[in-house]
Amino acid sequence: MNVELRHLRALAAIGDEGTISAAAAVLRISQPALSRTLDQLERRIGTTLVERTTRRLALTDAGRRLHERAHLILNQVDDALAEAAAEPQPLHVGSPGRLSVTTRSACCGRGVTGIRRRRSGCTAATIRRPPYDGES
Amino acid sequence: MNVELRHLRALAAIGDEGTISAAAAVLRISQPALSRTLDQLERRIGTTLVERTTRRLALTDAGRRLHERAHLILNQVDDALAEAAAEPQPLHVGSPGRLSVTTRSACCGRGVTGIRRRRSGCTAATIRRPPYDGES
DNA sequence: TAAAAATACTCCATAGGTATTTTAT
DNA sequence: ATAAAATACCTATGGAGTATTTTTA
Repeated sequence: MNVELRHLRALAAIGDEGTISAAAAVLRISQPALSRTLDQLERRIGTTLVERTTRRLALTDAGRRLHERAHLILNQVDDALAEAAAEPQPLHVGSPGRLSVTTRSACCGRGVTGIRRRRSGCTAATIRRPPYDGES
Repeated sequence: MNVELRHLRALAAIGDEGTISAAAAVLRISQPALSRTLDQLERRIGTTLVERTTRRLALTDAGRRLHERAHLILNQVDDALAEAAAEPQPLHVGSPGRLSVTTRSACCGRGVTGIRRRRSGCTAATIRRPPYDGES
């Protein structure tokens, strides 16, 4: 089966939060759901990413590597979507060639430039479309 | 809802192939399925990515931007997964500090620059199971 | 016209939920 | 004893399919 951003978001949150339960809360899904998503990911790539006993949880080497990469990727997805969502016809005010920065784009307040980390803001690629109604 | 790699894979393939039908074939899903995935993506980020009439299909500006980014991201996902899956304890042969390069990383040989056509390469992060026979 | 996209359904795989049990501190 | 992960089971969303209908070069 396929790895999805869902899986990367899971690992990112787990690595950040230190427990599956906490990560689940951040992701706003249940603990069992996240637990399953994690070992789905491990199953799919064929590697243990998280060494866990009920009391202690630690990323393996592979887990640490992927955790870091996952963050990078999720941020890039956020950026890419934000950039794509930036005003369709930019009007080209200001110096041409300069990426006319949109007021703000998509989630998390900040624009597209600031890529730095922030704890438990939106966990990347969450993109709430603005008003944009019609659609269940 | 959330954007997933599924959506990026869709846009990547469509941009590559030039028609939804062809892209669907590459992704081994039906044309309607891909058509839906595309406008799901557009709906979710709130931007038109592909200008389409039944006879001509062209990426919009936003579409072109995202298409390029999508390829980058998909390749990175492939790399990340490959790296994670690489032998757990790398033994550190060779110069330390050097990112022990895995045999090769993912698909498509060339980088992201060439957006031009290449029929049916692997469309990144697709992880096709090898033998791959029975299936309509 | 014909080739491609869009609709209209139907279905089932699976992501996610709740309840409970197991396990290490 | 208790907090956290795992397991079991269930539900429903939505991803994907087939069939059909637009649409435009």
